[in-house]
Amino acid sequence: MEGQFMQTSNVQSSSQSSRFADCLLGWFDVFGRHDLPWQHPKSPYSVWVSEIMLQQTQVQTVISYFERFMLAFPTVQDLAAASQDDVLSHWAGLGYYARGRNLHKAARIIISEHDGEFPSHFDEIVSLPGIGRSTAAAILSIAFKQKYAILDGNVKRVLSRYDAIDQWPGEKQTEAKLWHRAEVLMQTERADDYTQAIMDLGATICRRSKPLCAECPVKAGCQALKADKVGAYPVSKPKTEKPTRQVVMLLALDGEQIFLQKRPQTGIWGGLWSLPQFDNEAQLSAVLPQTGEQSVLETLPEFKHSFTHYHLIIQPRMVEADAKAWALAGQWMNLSQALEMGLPAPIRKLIEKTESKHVKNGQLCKNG
DNA sequence: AAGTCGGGGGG
DNA sequence: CCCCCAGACTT
Repeated sequence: MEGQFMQTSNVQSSSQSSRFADCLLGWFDVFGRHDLPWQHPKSPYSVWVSEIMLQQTQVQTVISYFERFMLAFPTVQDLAAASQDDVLSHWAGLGYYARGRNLHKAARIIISEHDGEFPSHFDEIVSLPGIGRSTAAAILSIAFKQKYAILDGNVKRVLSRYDAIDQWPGEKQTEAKLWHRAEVLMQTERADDYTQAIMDLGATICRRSKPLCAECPVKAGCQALKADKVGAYPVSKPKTEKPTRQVVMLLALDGEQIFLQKRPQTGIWGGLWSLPQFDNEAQLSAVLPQTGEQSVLETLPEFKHSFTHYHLIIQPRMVEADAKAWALAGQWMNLSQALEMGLPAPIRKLIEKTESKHVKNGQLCKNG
């Protein structure tokens, strides 16, 4: 009697699992894609070719390539007998041409080592060039109806949301967790339909953007939806921390004149006019006239400018200089003239600000 | 673990 | 512009 009302956690998780598969398959029968060209004869060969083409390439793009390819190479024998050039010409425009080369190579292996018959065991299939764990599982499930779980981009997204996995799928540990869940949830004898179904779900319902959660067959168990955080999954790749570099820049002023240097052609702001740049304060002092206190240094507030690949902290140093006794290579020019030179935006801003704050009637003053 | 292959689509 | 896509392979 008690058994009717109590379930062990094992039974419970197993029943959740089969519910996932059952809900998914029930939905697939009505709303899944059943008319794709590689679903006509689900032969190992046609499934293989389609799976390779579909690596990193969307269905809509693949369809026409697949049809032309199968007309040119209807069997694995035809593919093996063809030249690599002929095979690659049918791949032109699909990208990732190693896929085409590996497909051709594998066809010849199937002829020479498998009697021309597509192998039906995981180890044999996954050892063929161009076939990894997920693609081997797709072929085994769809073409041979064996219970092997796939883990492609669609499945990663579906499961990341379903379990609300708070780590980036690119991490090894996360991927292991996803593989485990992919296998546990695949509780069905309809291995071929399940594989197609979970990919269809990812492509049409559990899309990367604008997912249609209201129409999802497994929404009841979706942890991301329960927390109203579907958009937060899968967790996106951590942005690699950009390095930060510090430089000292020299604002040398003589009345209405400012000193600029042309930057090297390579590197940031290549070829633009800018302020003289130094790695640190010491290198700046080294080039300033040493004699006496005629050069007055003022430390202006530092600021940050970000590039795509690093942050640059700029520490401006202002100096009252004598253009006639100046040794650095570069050019003195009027402030108005300097602002016409196509300066880097942050440098232009700095100069404009300095001018308004520290230059009055052609005279340098410390506090504007 | 990170880089590479590659064209196309969408935000 | 960026990120992602029915990933696998090399370094």
